[in-house]
Amino acid sequence: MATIKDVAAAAGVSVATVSRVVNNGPKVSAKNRKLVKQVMLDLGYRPNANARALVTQSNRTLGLVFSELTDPFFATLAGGVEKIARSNNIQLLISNGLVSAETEQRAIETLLEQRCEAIVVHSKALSDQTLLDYAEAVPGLVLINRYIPAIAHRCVWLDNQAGGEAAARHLLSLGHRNIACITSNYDIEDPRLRLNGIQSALQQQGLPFDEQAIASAEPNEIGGEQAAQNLLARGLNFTALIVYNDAMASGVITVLCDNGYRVPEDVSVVGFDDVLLSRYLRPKLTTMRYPIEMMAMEAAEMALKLANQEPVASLHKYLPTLVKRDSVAPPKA
Amino acid sequence: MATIKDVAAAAGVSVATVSRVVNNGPKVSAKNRKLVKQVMLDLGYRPNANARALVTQSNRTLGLVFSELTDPFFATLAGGVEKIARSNNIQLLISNGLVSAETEQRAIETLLEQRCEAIVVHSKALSDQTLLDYAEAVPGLVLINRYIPAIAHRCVWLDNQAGGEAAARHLLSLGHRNIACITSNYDIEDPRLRLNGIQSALQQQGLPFDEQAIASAEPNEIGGEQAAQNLLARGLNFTALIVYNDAMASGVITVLCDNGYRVPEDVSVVGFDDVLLSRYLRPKLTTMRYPIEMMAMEAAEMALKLANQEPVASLHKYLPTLVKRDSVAPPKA
DNA sequence: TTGTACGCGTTATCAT
DNA sequence: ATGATAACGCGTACAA
Repeated sequence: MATIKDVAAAAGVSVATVSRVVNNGPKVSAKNRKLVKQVMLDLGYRPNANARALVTQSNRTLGLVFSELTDPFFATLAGGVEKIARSNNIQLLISNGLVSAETEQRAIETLLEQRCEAIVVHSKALSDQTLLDYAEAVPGLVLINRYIPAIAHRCVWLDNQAGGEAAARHLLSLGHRNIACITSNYDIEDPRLRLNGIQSALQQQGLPFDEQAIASAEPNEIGGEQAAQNLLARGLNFTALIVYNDAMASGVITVLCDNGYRVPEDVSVVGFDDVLLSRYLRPKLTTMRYPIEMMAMEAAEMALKLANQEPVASLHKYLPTLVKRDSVAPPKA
Repeated sequence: MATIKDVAAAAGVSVATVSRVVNNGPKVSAKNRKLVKQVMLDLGYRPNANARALVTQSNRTLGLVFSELTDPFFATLAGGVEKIARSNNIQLLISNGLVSAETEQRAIETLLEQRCEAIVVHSKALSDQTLLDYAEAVPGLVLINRYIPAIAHRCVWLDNQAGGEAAARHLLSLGHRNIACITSNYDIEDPRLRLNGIQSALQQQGLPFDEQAIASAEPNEIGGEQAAQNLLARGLNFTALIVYNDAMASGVITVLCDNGYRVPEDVSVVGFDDVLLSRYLRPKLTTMRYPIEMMAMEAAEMALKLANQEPVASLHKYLPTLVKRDSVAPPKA
C-alpha cells in the first residue's frame, strides 16, 4: 500500500506537505493541496493508523472485554458500547474473556498491547485485586456489571439485590405466599445477590425462605427446563416462580405448560433482564428490566472521558425496574 | 507505559536482547532471559502492538464491517467471526456500516487505515463495482451474504431463491393452495430473490402468484404485525403464510392469535433465519435455517487464508434448510 | 551470545 | 508556504 513518501514523491513535494493536507493542516497552498489530494486518490493512499498511533501516542481505539456475542444480553451490551464508539469516531476492538480468569486476563492484556486508550471490561472471573491493579495502571479502564468499592467511580453496575427484592415484593403484593426460585449455578455473585433480595423481601413479610424451593442450573433455556422439572419433581406447592433470567424463564414456561400448568393462572413467572425475547414469549414475560444498553453506553462514555483526563460522576449504580406483562397474576383463591 | 528501551536499561542489556526474549527468540542466555523477564514484570512492560505492526507489516487483526450488534442475526454473524479470530489469536476490529452506502464505505476505509490483514464485509448498500475495487485492492477481503460473480471465490452467500422455493414447496406438499407472503420493504435483493423462489414453486404447480397476497414492512416484529394486519384487512383467503424472517413471523403470529386465528390449525406460518427466538416462540416456529454462524466462520477463515496468500475453494454457496417445528400443519379440509 | 544501527509510516519541530 | 529531520517503539541484519 502506498505510503506518505510515495505520495510525496509522486506529487513532487515533501512528506511534510502531504501530512499537512492529510490532516487538513493550515499552511499549504491551494495548488499543492489540490495536487496532493489527486495523487492520494490515484495511488489509493490511506494513512497508516499504526504509524500514526505510534507518533501521536493515541490510536483512537476503545477496547471491550466480554464473553459471548451470541448471547442477546451481551450483544446488547456490545451494541451500547459500539454506539458510543461510533458517535465518537473511535474504533471498537473486541476481546473475548470467555469465562475463565486466565482468558479474561489475557483479553485485557491484548487490549493493552494494542494501546487502547479506553477499555470497558466485563469480568466475572478476575479477582477484585487484579482488577484494581489494572484500573490503577490504565486510567481509561472501567468495569461494567461489577462493583468494587475502592474504585466505585470506575464501576457501572446493577443493584442485583434490589432487583430480587422488587420481584419478590411484586408477587407478595399480589398475594403470593408460596414463591419458588430458579437460579443460575454459575459461581458469581449476581445469583447470590438476587436471592438475598428475595429472601429479604420475604422476611419483611415474616415469611420463611425455603431452601427446598430453590433450583439451580445453567442460565439458559435448557437449564430453565431442567430446573423447572426438578422443582416439580419435589412436589412443592408454589404459585409463583422467580427465575434468574429470561432465557431460563422461557424454558420454565415450556415445562410448566407441558405439565398442565397454565401461566399465569396456575403459576406466575417473573424473569430478569428484559431481553428482546421476553416480548416475544407467550404469555409475554413479566420481568425485571436490566438497562444494560444504557449502562454499556455510560461505561463507554466514562472510559473515553477518563482516558481523556476528564472527571466522571462518583456513582453509577442502576436499579432494575419491574416490567409488567402477562406472565404474572394473583394466585387462585 | 514502559518501552523496550526502559526494560533494556533496567536490565542492563540491549534492546535486541529484550526483543529476543519477548519473542522467545533462540539466542539468549538463560540468565539474561530470566533477568529480562523479571524486569518486564516489574515495569509492567507490554509490547506496543502498533510499533510491532509497523515493522512487521502485519498487525494480526481481522476487521468486520456490518450493521447491528443488537440484532440476533447479526450478533450470530459477528459471533462466528469472533470465534475464528479468537482461535487464530487475532484481534477483532468492528466497524459499523449501518445501512447507507456512505457509511459502509467509510467503515471499510477505517479498517484499511488500521491495516487489517483480513476483512469480512457485510454490505448491502455498496455497488458491485465498488466492492470489486476493494476486493482487488485488498487480498484478504471477503464478502458475506452477497454474491458477485466476478469474485465468486471471495463471496460466502446463501441461495435465497432456493430458500423461498423450499418454503413454498413444503407448504404445497401439505396441500396448501392459498399461500400469502410477508416480505421486507428494504431495497435489497434478498426479499426479491425469496419471492422469486416462492413464485417459481407456485408456478411449477400451475398455481398463480397473487400480487395482492404480498404485504411488506420493516423486517422486525412490529413490521410483522403491521403486514399481518394489512393482509387480514384485505379479506383474502389464505391457509399459509411465508414470512421474511423470524422476527416478523413473531409479530405475525401475535396478530393472528389476537384476531382469533389459531396457528397452525387455521393458518400455517413459515419463518426464515432460524434465529434463537424461533425456538422460544409458541408454537415453535417452523422456519428456513440460515446457517449464518457457519457462514461467518467460513468467511473469516477464508479472509485469513487469502490474506496469507493461501488458496480457497471457488464456491461458497449455502442452502437454507427447512426446520420443521410446530407452526405448520396441513390446511383444514 | 550480545549489541549497534537502520527502517517501518507518521507527526511535529525547526529552519528556510 | 515548504522542506529536512528527529522522534515514536519495535524487529532484525549485521557486526562484534
